[in-house]
Amino acid sequence: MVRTPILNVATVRRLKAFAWATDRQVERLLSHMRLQYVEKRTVLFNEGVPSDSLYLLVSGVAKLSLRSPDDERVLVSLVAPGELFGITSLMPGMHRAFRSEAFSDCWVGAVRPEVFVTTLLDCPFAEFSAMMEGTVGRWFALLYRYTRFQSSSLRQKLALALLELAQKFGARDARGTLLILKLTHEDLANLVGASRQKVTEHMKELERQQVLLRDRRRLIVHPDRLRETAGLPVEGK
Amino acid sequence: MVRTPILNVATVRRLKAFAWATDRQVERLLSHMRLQYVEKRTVLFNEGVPSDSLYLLVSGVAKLSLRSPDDERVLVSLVAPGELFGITSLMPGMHRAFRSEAFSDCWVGAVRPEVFVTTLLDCPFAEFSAMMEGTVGRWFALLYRYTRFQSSSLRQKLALALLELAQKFGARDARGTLLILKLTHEDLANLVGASRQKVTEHMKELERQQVLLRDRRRLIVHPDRLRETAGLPVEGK
DNA sequence: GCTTTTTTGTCACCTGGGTGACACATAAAA
DNA sequence: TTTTATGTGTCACCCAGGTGACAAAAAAGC
Repeated sequence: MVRTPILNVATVRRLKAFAWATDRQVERLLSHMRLQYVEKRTVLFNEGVPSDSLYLLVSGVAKLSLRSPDDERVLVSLVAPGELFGITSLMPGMHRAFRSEAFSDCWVGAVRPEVFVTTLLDCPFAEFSAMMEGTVGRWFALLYRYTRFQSSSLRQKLALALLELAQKFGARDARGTLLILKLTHEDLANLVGASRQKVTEHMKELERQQVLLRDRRRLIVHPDRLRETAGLPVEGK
Repeated sequence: MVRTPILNVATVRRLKAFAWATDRQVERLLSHMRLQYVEKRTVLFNEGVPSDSLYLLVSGVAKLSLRSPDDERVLVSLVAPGELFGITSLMPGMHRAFRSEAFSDCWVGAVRPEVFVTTLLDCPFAEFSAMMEGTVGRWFALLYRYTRFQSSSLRQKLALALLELAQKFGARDARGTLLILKLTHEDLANLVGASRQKVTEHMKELERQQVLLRDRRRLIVHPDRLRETAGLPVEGK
């Protein structure tokens, strides 16, 4: 039999959560929080699903993980009591980037992100989340790429890096997406953490496979094929 | 001779920056923005310095990089026109995590983060930044670890991961910092993206070097020595 | 144009870490 | 206690990617 923990202001203070908020705010927030018990190994949310709740870990340990191209689980992070997680819900229309599951038996509190923001900050949720997207969205994209890197071969890393570049610096072109910057193989090597020589080899190979082509010192890439070589799900039905 | 670009609402819209803000807000923000020309290879800010400005890249390409343990430069990301960067300034008392320098000749606009927040969101900066720290601070810590991973050996990655765990799950102990979770070598392997066997080998070696010790299935680590093996600057004068 | 510098392409060789296999230790279950 | 499952320690072997070296090709200067 599991004893339900008491979740009041004192508990929150002890957990060192919301340290910046006043007692009144915390109280209001708690009144909107659903406390739930999550048994070890239970999945709280999966990557890819819409993110509509924000969670506070009250006790136990939660984990965030990611499925790699070769179907292994990458452990991204372990969540400690007092931490907020499921933060993608603070950005508009965002889907979960990681799977979250209980690493040990846990108690978690869930709130709707709108309630969280309006209670603790008194500013409209829509504005706040647009702001988040415009500012920390880039960090998030980086984190996403780097977590993917973890379990990728050099070829896949290159594809991931080129995809990111295509999004940022790409211009539509008859032959694909033209990258409007002059990048040396050394730059790419620094970006993916590899040696210049191997990058040269793989770039040649990618050219051979028609994943990309070169016009002088400009690259023209084919995003779909890049997604494929990166081991990402290819968009388009 | 370089022509100074005109920075008005229309330009900002074309750059697709601050898409969520009203014209009035953008105008006010621009009136507080200092536009500056940054020549290729010039450093805008260095890692470790206090972060007191937020930047908008108006034209050119900027880069964010990091110095690795073995003194190489890891290219973390390239910044495209219209992007905000130097976002650590939105969190209280935070220092720059990356170095930023001009990848090509650039025009950048700088604002004080307080002005940015109060103009676009009308909520006190102190509250906003505390909120950021409490929510996306964890992403940032993750990004930091993963960028470090890029150029690290397995031993160093393990040390980095254990440091993070010590911060989150560590309890002061006579012999060091006790991690209050039961972690298998397999868990650690998933965390650093390595095979279980090699993790076992390196953990044994770290034990031999007195960087950590084990009591049953609990770990007791020595943070300073971990920092050292991770190739991080060791705190303390 | 010519010269110098920067990039690219391709070697041969070395090494860190992955893989599979199996014995041993420890913990959980019965 | 005995049994069963789950971790740990240690091999031998293989491979992706690092390193150094050098020639050919492009750019950049002049």
